[in-house]
Amino acid sequence: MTAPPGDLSATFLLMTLGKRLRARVDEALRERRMSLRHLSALAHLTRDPGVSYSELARRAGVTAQSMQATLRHLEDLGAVERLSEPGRGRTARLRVTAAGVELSTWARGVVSAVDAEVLAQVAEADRPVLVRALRSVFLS
Amino acid sequence: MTAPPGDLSATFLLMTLGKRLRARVDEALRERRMSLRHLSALAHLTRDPGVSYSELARRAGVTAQSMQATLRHLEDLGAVERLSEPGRGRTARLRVTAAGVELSTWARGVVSAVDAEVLAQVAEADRPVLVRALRSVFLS
DNA sequence: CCGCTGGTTTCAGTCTGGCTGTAACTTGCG
DNA sequence: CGCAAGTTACAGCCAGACTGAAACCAGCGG
Repeated sequence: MTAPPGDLSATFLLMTLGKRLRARVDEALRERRMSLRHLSALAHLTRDPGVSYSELARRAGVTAQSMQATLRHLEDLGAVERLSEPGRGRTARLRVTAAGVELSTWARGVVSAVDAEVLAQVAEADRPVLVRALRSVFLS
Repeated sequence: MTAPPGDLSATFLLMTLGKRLRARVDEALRERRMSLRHLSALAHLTRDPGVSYSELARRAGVTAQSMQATLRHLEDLGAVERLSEPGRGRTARLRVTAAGVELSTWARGVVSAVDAEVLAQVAEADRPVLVRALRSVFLS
């Protein structure tokens, strides 16, 4: 899991840490049959309900076909429901159910737990600047 | 490509930035028909030559079978060569060729370029603490 | 009203990168 | 000498993305 050290540049660290954390969170989420992209879709959908497959896909940066698969799974879990009839050309109106918000808060709890472990590794004083630095890279 | 903001926790940022950077670097590496795992294997192999498939796989955190695939590709590229005869039970001794070190330095240049872009986004004073913080999370 | 163009959902197939399972072989040790 | 552990090798599988194509809806110009 480690890698080709020597330098330990910021980019290298970000890539490997990203992968590692992703694996950790995905592993934990599997307990309730979901994954990071499910959490992502769920979060987008709670922040503004009624949005369509394609729109959701655009925001997540995947194709509508891929998003359809994850949403189908979320429907199977009973986490989201469609307010409009299914059908080929008709744009779908989606909403998260009560079970969906429960699942979502649980999943965010999982991420928070991992986040606590992560932050525990960095010096108290460094934490705010770490988050600030990451955030400024994120928005670009 | 963005995601389910609101909080913007460190873990969330690390996961999405990791994915984003990984995509960026992989995209650039594709120009010379390689990828991050090729770079990783190449780097491990340059730091101590003569190591075997399985050992390389262990260090990279993948199975020997997966490592075999990436090494086959590196052989096709002429970046690594095997000093021992191929064959079922005989442990392989691998080495990086001259073309391999050239490819490796080029690839590290690609990563450095991305790294420069990343660091450009964070305030001068924050850079050392960012790297230090990431490093301490990495080693755990 | 007609037709057309753009957007959307859906189905199907494909590709990639990892995995497991199994086989063949070597090596070292009791 | 035989056997267990380690290694390479081959095959098949699976998840998660993708492209391609089909069916359909909505709105607009003529």
